[in-house]
Amino acid sequence: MIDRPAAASEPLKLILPDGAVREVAPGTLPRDVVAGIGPRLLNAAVAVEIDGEVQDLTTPLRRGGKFRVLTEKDVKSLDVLRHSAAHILATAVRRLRPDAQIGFGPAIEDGFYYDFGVKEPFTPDDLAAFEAEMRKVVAEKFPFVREEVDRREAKKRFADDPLKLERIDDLGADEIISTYTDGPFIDLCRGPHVPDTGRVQHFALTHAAGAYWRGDEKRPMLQRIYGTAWFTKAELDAYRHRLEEAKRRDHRTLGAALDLYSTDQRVGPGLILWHPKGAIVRSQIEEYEKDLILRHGYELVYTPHVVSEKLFEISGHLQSFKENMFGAMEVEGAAYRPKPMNCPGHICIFESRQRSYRDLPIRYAEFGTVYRYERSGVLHGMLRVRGFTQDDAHVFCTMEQIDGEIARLLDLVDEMLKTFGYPYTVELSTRPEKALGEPERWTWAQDLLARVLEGRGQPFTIDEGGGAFYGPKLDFKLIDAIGRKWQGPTVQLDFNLPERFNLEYIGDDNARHRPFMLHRVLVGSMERFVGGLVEHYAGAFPVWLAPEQVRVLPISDDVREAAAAATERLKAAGLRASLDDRNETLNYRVRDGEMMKVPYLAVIGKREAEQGTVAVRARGASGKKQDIVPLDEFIARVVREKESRTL
RNA sequence: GCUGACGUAGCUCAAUUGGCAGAGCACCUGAUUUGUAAUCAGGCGGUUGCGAGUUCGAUUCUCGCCGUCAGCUCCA
Repeated sequence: MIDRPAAASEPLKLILPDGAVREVAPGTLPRDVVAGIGPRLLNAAVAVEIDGEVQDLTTPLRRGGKFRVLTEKDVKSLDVLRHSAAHILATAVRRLRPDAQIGFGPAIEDGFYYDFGVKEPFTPDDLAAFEAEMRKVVAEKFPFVREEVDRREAKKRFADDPLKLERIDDLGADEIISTYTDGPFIDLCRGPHVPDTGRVQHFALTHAAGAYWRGDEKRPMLQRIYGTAWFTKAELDAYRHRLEEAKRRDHRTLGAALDLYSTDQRVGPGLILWHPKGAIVRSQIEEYEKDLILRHGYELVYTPHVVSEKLFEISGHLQSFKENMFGAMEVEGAAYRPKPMNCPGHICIFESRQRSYRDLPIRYAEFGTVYRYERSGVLHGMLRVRGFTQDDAHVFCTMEQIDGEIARLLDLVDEMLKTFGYPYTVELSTRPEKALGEPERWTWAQDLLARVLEGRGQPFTIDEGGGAFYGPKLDFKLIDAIGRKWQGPTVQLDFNLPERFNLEYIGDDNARHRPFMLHRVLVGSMERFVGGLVEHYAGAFPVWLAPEQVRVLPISDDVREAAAAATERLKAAGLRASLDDRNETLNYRVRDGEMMKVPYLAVIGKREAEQGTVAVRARGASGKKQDIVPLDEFIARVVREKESRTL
């Protein structure tokens, strides 16, 4: 919402970044202000910012405040550029397909899209044609012209665009309705835009896909065209390079190449087969985590995979999670289901005897395999599957213990994420619209979480309304080696399940009290986490996780025995070592070892066999001089690296 | 689930307008005994995802199903 000026005659105060103040009449164009600062700045300007709000150079100034000129160097300018690129796309599509209905066309991360209502979906040829037409629109340098209109006029202008008419009806009475025109194309749009279409030079259309109108699957499906746009060719090239890098790291490709895991049509979609090498990675993580959580005061439990449906009636899953659950199977007249979550089982263990305040906090942990029905279209490699193992834990505690438990968790998470080399950010998700429990309790819990975070100097952002219906939560977002964000650990406060199960403990006052419950996962799903790790490390696991840590390569048959003995020595030291004595050249076997991303290749020739040494080639050390070291020393070095979990 | 694209040897990909299904790598055998990213030769390998249909003839065209991919919606 844009403030309308209270009194049109009062001058507006613009405070420039250097502290200088300019007074201008309301209605002055930012372009003129920028020109007044410097003509070269006007050339470089993309838009301006007033008190953090971006507007274009040709929108009359309505208010004063901190005034800043956005150039191509500002991150915020990219959104403006991409939004304009979306309009240019629509301009091109409308020229070639006048009957295409126009939907929304916003800027998104790395690019933009525009939704069109068309009878026939677009083909790759269409995209090429649209992109060529866009280049013409750019060459024509149409200015983006903003107009503010009243509702009647807006409806008149978009009389033939039902999607836009619907949007106009949704606009509040006090909202300004504006249109933007570039050459032949007019769009209902809030802006801002770059000055003219000629500013959008470096772009590409990437792909098309169906998208429901307004994200609602009950409404018609539109055709969405995605594109990317940048201010310089170098940035566009860098973006393409990033895509290639992501492709190179794809966990599905690497998983097959490194023989880690697979799926099989006969097993079913979204169900993972862990091969021996993948199982090593997974079990290393599990063993590490087991030690970690035992040190942090957890106790391990196991609960069944298939349980009576009645349990999920009590927990409420059958009511609120049913569409994500596998169907029931009948056993002796009773219905059973694969568990979609581990919490009800852990609660049953808590309830198995009467609990005293002296027992609390109780922390139950399980690597619990759960099954959830996911719609076929959402399945994705290891990252979105139908069966997965959570490193799940539930903490039962008193109200007074919560902040201590949260602090303990933050330590745990920090230690774990450092081990894997992930930087992370923290997000606090608050009360959603439909939530259980009194609002005061939510506020209390949210404040508590915020206080603990602040007390530790941990920066966090707030996701308003992003909490689960049963309680607020903390989400940790991992940042991987190429800057992408992944869902990491989560901690959720639960006001609901203790009520539903009527959980109690006896307090020091000899009265019954309801415990609080925390749900938390660290890696979340082993499947997703390992898939993510593969991409993070590009398949090159650190020694402690590597399925094969050392591969011994005898140069020729006469040192085969020495190499075999060295391999045994490595194994005896607890290392995962293998001997590659295949009848192939050394070059061939070195290449194979590199491609399998083995951390160390230990080459043994005549000299090494005689001296009891190995020629060590560290992964990726192509062209570098090899270290000739005594076998004992090499073993000690790799063991040290393994035990310290060096990255 | 919805929209679109795709599905050929273990993997990556070929196969004029419908006309005998092919290559590289991997695997096996032999030769070679190798000093840091592919030694040479030979061989094995296929109901072209599955099932119908059109046709003298289908990897190719049509329909259905299954799976994968890009998104939408949803999510660990």
